Amino acid sequence: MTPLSARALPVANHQEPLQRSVPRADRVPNKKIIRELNIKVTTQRLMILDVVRNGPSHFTAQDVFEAVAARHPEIGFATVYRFLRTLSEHKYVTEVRMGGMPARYEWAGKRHHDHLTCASCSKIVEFENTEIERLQEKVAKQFGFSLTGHVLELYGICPECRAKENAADRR
Amino acid sequence: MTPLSARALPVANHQEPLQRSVPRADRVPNKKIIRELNIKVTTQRLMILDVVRNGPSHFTAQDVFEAVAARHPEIGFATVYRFLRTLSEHKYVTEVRMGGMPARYEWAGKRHHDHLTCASCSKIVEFENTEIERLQEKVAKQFGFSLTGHVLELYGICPECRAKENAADRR
DNA sequence: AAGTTAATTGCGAATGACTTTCATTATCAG
DNA sequence: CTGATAATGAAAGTCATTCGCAATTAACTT
Repeated sequence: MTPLSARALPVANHQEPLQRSVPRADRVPNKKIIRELNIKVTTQRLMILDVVRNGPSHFTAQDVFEAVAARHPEIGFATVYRFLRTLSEHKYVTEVRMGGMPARYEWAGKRHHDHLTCASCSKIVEFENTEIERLQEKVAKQFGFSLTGHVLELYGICPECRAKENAADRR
Repeated sequence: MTPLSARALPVANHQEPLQRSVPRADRVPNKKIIRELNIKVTTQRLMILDVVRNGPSHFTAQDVFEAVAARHPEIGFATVYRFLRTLSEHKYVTEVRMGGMPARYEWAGKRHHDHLTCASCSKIVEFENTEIERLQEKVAKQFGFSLTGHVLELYGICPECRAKENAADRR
């Protein structure tokens, strides 16, 4: 269906540009990252990490499995899920689940951001709004909570889809 | 595990009180609501709707199933899921899915709000912040999207759990 | 009130996304 | 290099939710 819409990810460029000046984290070799987790460096982990870091963002476990399987057909689902979970637990990747759909992940070596998703074509736009972040902290504090995280996903219809809908209606 | 923490739902009472002055929608008989959906009024739908409207908020399909089954043991899961989906599609209930956990629903006859969840004990606090809502609209507009919905879930540690943690650490 | 019929139900099987189990294999500390 | 131990892959297991379908029932129609 949705052909990994994340591939053509529009770059958020308003308000507070998401320009990332070659995050240093992306210089660190895969091997080192795995070692830091105090787990064994295996071929499959290296391959998975390569896909995770250098492939398209907002990928599913299935995406990773397929990408790795292309070069290393013996890979198993379990291995992908297990390692993604480890990476997620250690904040190397961010896991986002919405609707009943499979979880999507993204390498966390990038600046924090939230998502604006087109409900029609599933295109994802990343954005950051420090004002919203600030207000979230404020709300948590009001209730005596210490904020540990949040999920903010906006849904809407992108300009392109709106245009298409209008065209269809006119017909 | 989490014993339906939603039952003892703390009432949001800061900033913009969530006081709901007997929403008129809650006067409407179940039968009428079902009729408005242009579907048949069946015993099971009436019972489900009763639980949904008068039971605790933030319930799961399982919760509804059990509540209905207590008086009407022949009820089937499919019936509950089917009707909850219908209600959700028609905005009578709001469906929230997070983590890998079962979906939670709530009667939408109340004022819009978001959630602040304790990552430790799963307690849920409802809050509303019009400033955040306004900023969301602004972000969508920036990217040319027309906003149709959003999910904002804050996670943190509630005062009680923080106290417990501190006590445990000191031990 | 009885008949008609299309919507609805409940059951069990099916699905889909993970997760677990476990026998086999590979890593790496010494 | 080698053994102790962690990691892998294949398959079976979970779990929430959905589907298929025969039996039932609500809501006309007469």
